[in-house]
Amino acid sequence: MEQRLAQATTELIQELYGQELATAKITVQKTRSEFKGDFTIVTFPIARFSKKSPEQTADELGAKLIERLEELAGYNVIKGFLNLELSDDFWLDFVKKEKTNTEIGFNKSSEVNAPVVIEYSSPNTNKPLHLGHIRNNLIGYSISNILEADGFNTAKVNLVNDRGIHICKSMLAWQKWGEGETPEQAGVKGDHLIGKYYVMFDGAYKQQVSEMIEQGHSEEEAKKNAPLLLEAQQMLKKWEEGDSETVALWKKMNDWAYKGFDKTYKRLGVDFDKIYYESETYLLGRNIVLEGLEKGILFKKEDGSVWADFSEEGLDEKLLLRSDGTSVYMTQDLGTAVLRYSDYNPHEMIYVVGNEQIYHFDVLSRLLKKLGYQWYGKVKHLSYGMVELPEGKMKSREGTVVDADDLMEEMIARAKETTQELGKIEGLTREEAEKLYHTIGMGALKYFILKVDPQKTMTFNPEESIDLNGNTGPFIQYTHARIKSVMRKAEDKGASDEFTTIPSIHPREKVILKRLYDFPNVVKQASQTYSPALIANYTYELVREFNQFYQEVSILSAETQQQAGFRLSLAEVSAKVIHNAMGLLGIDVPEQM
RNA sequence: GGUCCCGUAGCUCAGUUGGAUAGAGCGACGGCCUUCUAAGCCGUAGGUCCCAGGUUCGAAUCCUGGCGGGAUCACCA
Repeated sequence: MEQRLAQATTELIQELYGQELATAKITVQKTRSEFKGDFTIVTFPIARFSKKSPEQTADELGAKLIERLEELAGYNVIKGFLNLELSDDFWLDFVKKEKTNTEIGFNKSSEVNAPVVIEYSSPNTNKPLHLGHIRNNLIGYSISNILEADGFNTAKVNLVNDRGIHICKSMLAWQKWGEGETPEQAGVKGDHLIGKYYVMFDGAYKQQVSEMIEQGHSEEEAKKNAPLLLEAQQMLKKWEEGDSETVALWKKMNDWAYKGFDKTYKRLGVDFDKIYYESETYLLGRNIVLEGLEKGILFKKEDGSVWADFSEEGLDEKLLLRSDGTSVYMTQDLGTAVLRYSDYNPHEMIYVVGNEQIYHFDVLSRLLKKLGYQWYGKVKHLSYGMVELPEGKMKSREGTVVDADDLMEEMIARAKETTQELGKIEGLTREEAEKLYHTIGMGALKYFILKVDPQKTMTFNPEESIDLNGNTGPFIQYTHARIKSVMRKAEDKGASDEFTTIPSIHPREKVILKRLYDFPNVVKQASQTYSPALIANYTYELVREFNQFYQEVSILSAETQQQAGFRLSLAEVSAKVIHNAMGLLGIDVPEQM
């Protein structure tokens, strides 16, 4: 409709004033709620062409537009703002049409066939997932949904960081002090057990360092030459050489981690189409580097380390292979990128990775370019901000890291507590009740995180996140449940949702209609800006407006059957939009709560 | 120091390609359950949109310069 209005206005300007004005230049916006109307055309810029005052221009355009577009029922002008009112029939038709459309808001026609490959999660196998990973996973999963809803094909991929010095640290600590402990024995998830040994390594290493400093070594030297670190480095070398004992230990411990991760992912409700392992891609990266070295694109230093030189582009030199021949992060990311490109021939490759790695991805794309990969521009780093606590940053050293599993558990427990307090589990089986606690707890967590613009650093306040009132996931879920309840009651009463026409549309209804009408635009915009937050905030506005309507206007006891039918239909469409929108965020909405 | 990101109510956040009197939630205070679920609704209080210039009919939004906070520039990932 906005398009039609802009189009018609352009034509009118041409006819009335003989001026060519690009349709895109015309601003058609939603009319602010305090004024009468549905869409508003701002006529200040047009006044220059009409050589009349903005008010006069608006008047002229308004009069003509009404003649021309049958959807328009009236207009008013305030200052330079031309407020256009759509006919009630337009809105009634809209409801009739969307009532049967389960895919409301989703664009199924795809202009692009090549998939958008989206990487997220990217865990290290040396420790369990924490709050930062949760944000990452939720953003990645949601953006994949949103892109699908916008007509793209997507492939969700995970890149597991399953090799490297940090993994060796956990392995070494377990080998030294673990006494064969297994997750089963310890009664903890495998990823948590491994994390325990990683922390253990870190503690012992720090102690060695401080002892060495006491013995007169410099700090730098101590950090570099602490026996434990040297042992870990030795282990990495052995691993890269394929030493069978080291590899066996590595496999065993990584398996523990994977089993733990799977549980976490399942609970979080995220999944992947394909999982890449760095242990399987780093050699490819190394070969590419060696090839680049042969071609003279890269260079070797005296100590045998291999580098890329970006000094001409204003950046630094970047290490690609250590002097002992082992790979670094960039090496494996290079290999993974090349492999992934050949696997998918993608439209785009999106990496959901924290904003601390902006430089890394800048270098990765420059490196790809330097090495002759023409598709380097398809690599997109979708960087998101860190999650902080009210006290400040999470620090593993100080034990302030919020563990993903613990957090989910707490949220669900809180949902259970509140639900029971409010006595909302009447008529539910035990199983259904448990499912509901999960739905609400996870809804609260996911919404709390996704409503914030991904780009921004966010504060995670446990107190607030657990809140179930106000701008929260459970508030949205509650509204959905309310609508469903009304629909069930309607069915019991035998009330029909059929209608042909009604005398007039209530202002509270109009607000909702306009909001619902906007949903496809919001999905489109969320897709273009990779922002689940737009969907979250949109949904909140919708349910707030619905609750105002619900409070003020009776659906089932409407004055006439026609009116009841219309209101019921309006509620149904609202429920569908809430359902679909929350689905894009990976949040379930219950039938009852 | 270079590059990048951020700065809106006491706190957490919205604010479309520049548009009308800058909005929510939480917290505070006061109302509303014989009527579709009170996890709700209504009202009150709360603002130098970090500062200063500039562009424009019009700036929280764009430009320049400051100030404040963060990230990054590793033989860490």
